[in-house]
Amino acid sequence: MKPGDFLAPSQEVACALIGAMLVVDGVGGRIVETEAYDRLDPASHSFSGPTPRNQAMFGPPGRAYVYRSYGIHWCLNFVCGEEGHGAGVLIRALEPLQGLDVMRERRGVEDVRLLCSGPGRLGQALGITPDLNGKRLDRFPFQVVSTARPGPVVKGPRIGISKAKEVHWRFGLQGSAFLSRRFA
DNA sequence: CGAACGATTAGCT
DNA sequence: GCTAATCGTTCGA
Repeated sequence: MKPGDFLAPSQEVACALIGAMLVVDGVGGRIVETEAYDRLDPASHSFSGPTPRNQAMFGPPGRAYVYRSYGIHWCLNFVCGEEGHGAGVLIRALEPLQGLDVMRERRGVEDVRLLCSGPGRLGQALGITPDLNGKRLDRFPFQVVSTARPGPVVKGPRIGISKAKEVHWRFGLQGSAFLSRRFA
């Protein structure tokens, strides 16, 4: 995908990304779960304006925003919308297709369903680190390739947030065995 | 400067 | 289902 493909509002990009291929340095698979966030969204890191942590969200679209979650996990987002709008898409789960051995080694588990089913697990399996923050998604080590969607998209409330629970900006590939959680 | 709180996960009941 | 782990970021005094 090209940077211009990320110009749309985050909820549109989040939906469009379901089924796309995401590979980081040869390791990755098919995206099966995403969540959208934007500047006017109380649950978003960008809600209170630019800070040292979230500056990548206010930069050019088509780049990575990497943040530390609960002091433990590294999570990957795609910056969306027009530059400065503070919108992004959290990549929550994917179906592992490339580099399975590397993923198993990084994760320390064998079960393919536990490799990338959740934003923290996905970050660990793909080797996401803070030096990728702000990096272009159309350059090494990233590969993001849009493909024909293998099935219908379902949506529902986002996970793990306390605000704006009524906003249904979580998207998933219906019936996928690699979702972090079932959709209601 | 102190305190509260996570866009989570793993492990135990 | 419930909770501990774990620490950087953010906000209030």
